[in-house]
Amino acid sequence: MLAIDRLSALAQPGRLAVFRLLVGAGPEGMAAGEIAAALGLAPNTLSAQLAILSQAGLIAGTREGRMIRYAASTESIRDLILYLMEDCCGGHPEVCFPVQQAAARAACCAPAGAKVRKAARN
Amino acid sequence: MLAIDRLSALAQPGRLAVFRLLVGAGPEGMAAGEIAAALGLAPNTLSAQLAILSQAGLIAGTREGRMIRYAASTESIRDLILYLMEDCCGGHPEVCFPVQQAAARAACCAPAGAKVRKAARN
DNA sequence: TCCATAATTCGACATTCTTTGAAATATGGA
DNA sequence: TCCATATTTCAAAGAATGTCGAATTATGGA
Repeated sequence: MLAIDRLSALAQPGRLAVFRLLVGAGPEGMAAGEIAAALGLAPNTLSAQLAILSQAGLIAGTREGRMIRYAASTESIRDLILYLMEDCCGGHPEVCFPVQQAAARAACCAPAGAKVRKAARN
Repeated sequence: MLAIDRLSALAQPGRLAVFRLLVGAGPEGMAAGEIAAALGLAPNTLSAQLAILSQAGLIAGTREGRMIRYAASTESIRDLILYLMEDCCGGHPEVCFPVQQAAARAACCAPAGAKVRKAARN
């Protein structure tokens, strides 16, 4: 099951750290070596974890010269969140309402470059 | 880490099924025996899984006579979703926007009994 | 008190996961 | 071609996880 694969891929400290690092790195992503250096992981250990995250669809890697650059898939995490909300929490306003508010907050929906000037009309 | 505990608690088919069943059962929850019967699990196997879900704070059990009734914690799943959105996806509108929309949809925020007549003002 | 029901705890076993060292593959440059 | 860099693959060891039978605790009723 896809949800199980994604949940278990994230349910490990090292992989969760990798994923969060990549989300923070944005669409450009990071090379495997950079990730390893940033998190203090052995290259082969990291490689195994990158493979698991990739297979779960949470990240994707593309070769660039002699390095492979990995980037987080925003679609996959969005789908996972939607799964948790719809399939697991359908019909429970006390779950959805705070989530909706958080999603609407600037902290979440207005990245550094975005225009937040007037409470973002669109 | 709490997020890791919750993710790994849900990252197992049996436990995910238990959790979804309990979410569907609502605040009244279900007795351990009912859950075992509904999912076809051995009572001792289920007990181990209930313990893991409980320790992660995803469910809570209260004794009623000779049975123990378990109910899902809507707060815990809400917090997990918020964690995935804020800590993992901060500043990515393409993640938050669809989530916000889903949260706003009646399918999610208007349970059977709720009044959906006029787009629920409060 | 004695028994039946509901659920948990314990111990063992098989399976899966994680990490690590060593070797292999892929790429770019001299 | 030869070498250095970047990353992966392989095989093995150790840790963690999931399941099952048997025994145990807790509760209510005869």
